[in-house]
Amino acid sequence: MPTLKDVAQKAGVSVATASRALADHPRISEETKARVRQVAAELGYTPSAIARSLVKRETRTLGVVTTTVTDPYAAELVRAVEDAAGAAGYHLLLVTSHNIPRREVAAIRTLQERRVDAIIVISPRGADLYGPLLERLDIPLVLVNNSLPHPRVRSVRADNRQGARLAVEYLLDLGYRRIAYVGGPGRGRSAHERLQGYVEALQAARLTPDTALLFPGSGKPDDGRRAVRAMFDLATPPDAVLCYNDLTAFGVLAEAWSAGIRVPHDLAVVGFDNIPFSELTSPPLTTVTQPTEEMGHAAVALALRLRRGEDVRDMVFDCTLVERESVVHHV
Amino acid sequence: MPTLKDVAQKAGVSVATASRALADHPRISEETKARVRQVAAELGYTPSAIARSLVKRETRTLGVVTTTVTDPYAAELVRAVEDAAGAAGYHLLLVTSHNIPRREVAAIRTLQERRVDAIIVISPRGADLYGPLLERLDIPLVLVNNSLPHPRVRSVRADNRQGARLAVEYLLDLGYRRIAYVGGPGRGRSAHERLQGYVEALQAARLTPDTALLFPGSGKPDDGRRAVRAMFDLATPPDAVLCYNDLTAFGVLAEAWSAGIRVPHDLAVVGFDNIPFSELTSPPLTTVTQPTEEMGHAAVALALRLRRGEDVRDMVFDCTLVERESVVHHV
DNA sequence: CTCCCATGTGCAAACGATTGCACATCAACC
DNA sequence: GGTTGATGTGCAATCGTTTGCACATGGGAG
Repeated sequence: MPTLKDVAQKAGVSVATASRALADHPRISEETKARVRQVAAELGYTPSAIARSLVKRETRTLGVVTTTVTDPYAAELVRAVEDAAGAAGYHLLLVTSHNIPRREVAAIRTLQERRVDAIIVISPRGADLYGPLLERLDIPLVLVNNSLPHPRVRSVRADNRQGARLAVEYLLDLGYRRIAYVGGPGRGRSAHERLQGYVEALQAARLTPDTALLFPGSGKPDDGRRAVRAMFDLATPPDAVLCYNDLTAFGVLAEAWSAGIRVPHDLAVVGFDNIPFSELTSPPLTTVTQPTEEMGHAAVALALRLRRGEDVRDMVFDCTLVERESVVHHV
Repeated sequence: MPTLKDVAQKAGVSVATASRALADHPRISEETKARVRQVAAELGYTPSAIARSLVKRETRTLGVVTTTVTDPYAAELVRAVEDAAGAAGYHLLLVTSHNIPRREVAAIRTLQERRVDAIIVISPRGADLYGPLLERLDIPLVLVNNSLPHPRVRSVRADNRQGARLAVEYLLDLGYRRIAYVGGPGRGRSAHERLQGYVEALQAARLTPDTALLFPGSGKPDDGRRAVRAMFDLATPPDAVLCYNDLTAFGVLAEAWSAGIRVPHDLAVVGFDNIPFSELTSPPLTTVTQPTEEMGHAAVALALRLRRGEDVRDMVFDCTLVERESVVHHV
């Protein structure tokens, strides 16, 4: 593979000049620039980003650690991050943690070795293990959907509590009274907050949350399936259910379908995240939307600013509700 | 950030010795190793993968270019690739092309600059533009779902024709006779092959394909929606439809649901790819499965072997059919 | 005719590792 | 007592760039 040295030699200039010529340095004559470029093209010269990174002390790479790209919500965030990063001339080094805290920490360590310019962690699960890591971390870290008090760590998140409250208030407004909730992964911060929002909304309406209507989950479709079976074993089943996320809601929909439970007539279903498929279910899913696009962009912006040494603050985004047909509109 | 030099100094040895100590070189005494490791830990030393790459001339990084991680099929492949790469000690530099041939080529060029050890392109759309690129490419290239005759290029793909034939034969066996087809993106190789399989299967059954039952598409849900509307404007609508992919099938399902067309009673639907959601639709989708897991692993294996200079051959994987409830089983 | 400044170019030192080779030490052997 | 071999360590080159500084040239101003 030809190096800058080869180009310089063939063009009859020094490496320094060749380097500057290709970088369009103002102090290099146009003739020289043209000649160097010409030779570079002839030789099929491809500059080595590795060597450049070494001297410039920047890789123009963002490290992204995510649970798995197979999760549509995470995928959506990764896409938004990639977009914003690309627009700023950065590329992505992607590592997946499979939701294992230990691997999450290992991922950050690896990214640090690779000298990425900043690290973005999507839906961190192992944030409580970051302690020893942070002492020696001189790379800016941005957490999406979690936060951590540390000078070099910033976060971007959706207001989960507000989102859940929004959904429950909506159901209450429509006249639903027995509203169940299928929860998310215990460790996750978002699971906690959504549950909190659910409880708050009920209490605000002077209803006491019924623990029999709280179903455990981990954010997977099967949780929804199990919950439906359990619900309809109850003496008085719920008339509506809020799900930790859309995936869970899909499970609810699937199980309801095979059990002959009609949605929304027998059971109204509300999801969370508004992933692309939620408008394709039968019936289309009413769900809480997070502004993933903006969150991804914000994460990159924070990361880049942090790296430039600018002082930035955490960001919180509001959720909105998208009404579709898994809830009866008219009371 | 501390360098090896700092470690060496503090441990009272040369950089060379420090390097070897950390690499567990046999000719370094145990005491020295212990001391160096100790100092490295105290200093919070993190080796620079950049510097190492420069001298070792390998980055232990695989470049992956994909259309978008938002597409569940692509995501599944990326996951499989990440898995296999991780197991071999490699990381992923991910670039998305958004299905734009020009960006695909640009992506490869970037990855080349970054000196990744091999490049894997998932569902290439711009392979016909690779010509000038390949002349100067000294990085092994593996194409997933496409192929290209070139000494340094190998491919991994599913047998799309066989898959489509399988689906159509299945429907024919069950007694379906008017089988429609909603196509995929024109440029894509897989779209062509699946259509071919569809036609072949019909001809093998002595049926002449009816062009009125061929609907155009691009692999998106909306194509399915449009196709359903068009189908039921026909004098005699089809009794079954094979879709280019599951996404398209979801569109079919969604539109059928809102138009009051019952699946599978009024219309049997078969998808392609078996993405995770296809078992969650109402009814669950009968679809053709590609062995994405193995394909991803194979892609990495080929890439790594190619890089080692070994001689390897293209790989083709058979598709299988997974029967669910979007088709009536009994005749 | 100097002096100065603008304009181009080159030298050489980084950046942070790895590694071939040489060298020093010491015990064992003939 | 010299030779040999094993054992540990260091020197210095190398990977492929970028960039501060010095230097050469030439034209215009004083």
